[in-house]
Amino acid sequence: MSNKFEIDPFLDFDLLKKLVVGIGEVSDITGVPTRKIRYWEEKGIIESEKDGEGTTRKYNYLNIKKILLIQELVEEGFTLDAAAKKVQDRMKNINEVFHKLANTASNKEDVD
DNA sequence: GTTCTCACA
DNA sequence: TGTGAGAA
Repeated sequence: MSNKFEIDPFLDFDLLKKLVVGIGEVSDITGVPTRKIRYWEEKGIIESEKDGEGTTRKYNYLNIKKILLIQELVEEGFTLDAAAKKVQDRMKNINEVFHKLANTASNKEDVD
């Protein structure tokens, strides 16, 4: 594993961190129906944020990634509980890489 | 567009 | 496990 990442000028991690969409957008992006997304959250396998109004769930890149992971695992034949467990473990790596990438992208000009 | 609940397969 | 329909 290399501890150095190549930064694509087309990848905007600052935008990714700010990217927050509603359940409708998530269903369109992930291909998962809104009922299913709410159903998963109801089971507690995923979490979502609320907007300033306190209504309508908001999903960021990590949430969408999580939903995508769950969807893929379930498609493979895993049950929601098993998929959620695997995703939870994998999300740690996702968060770590994501923050590392975002930090590196912000300091990509800081080269010796 | 979103939320919730009840009910069904 | 996932969806349909009704109501706000």
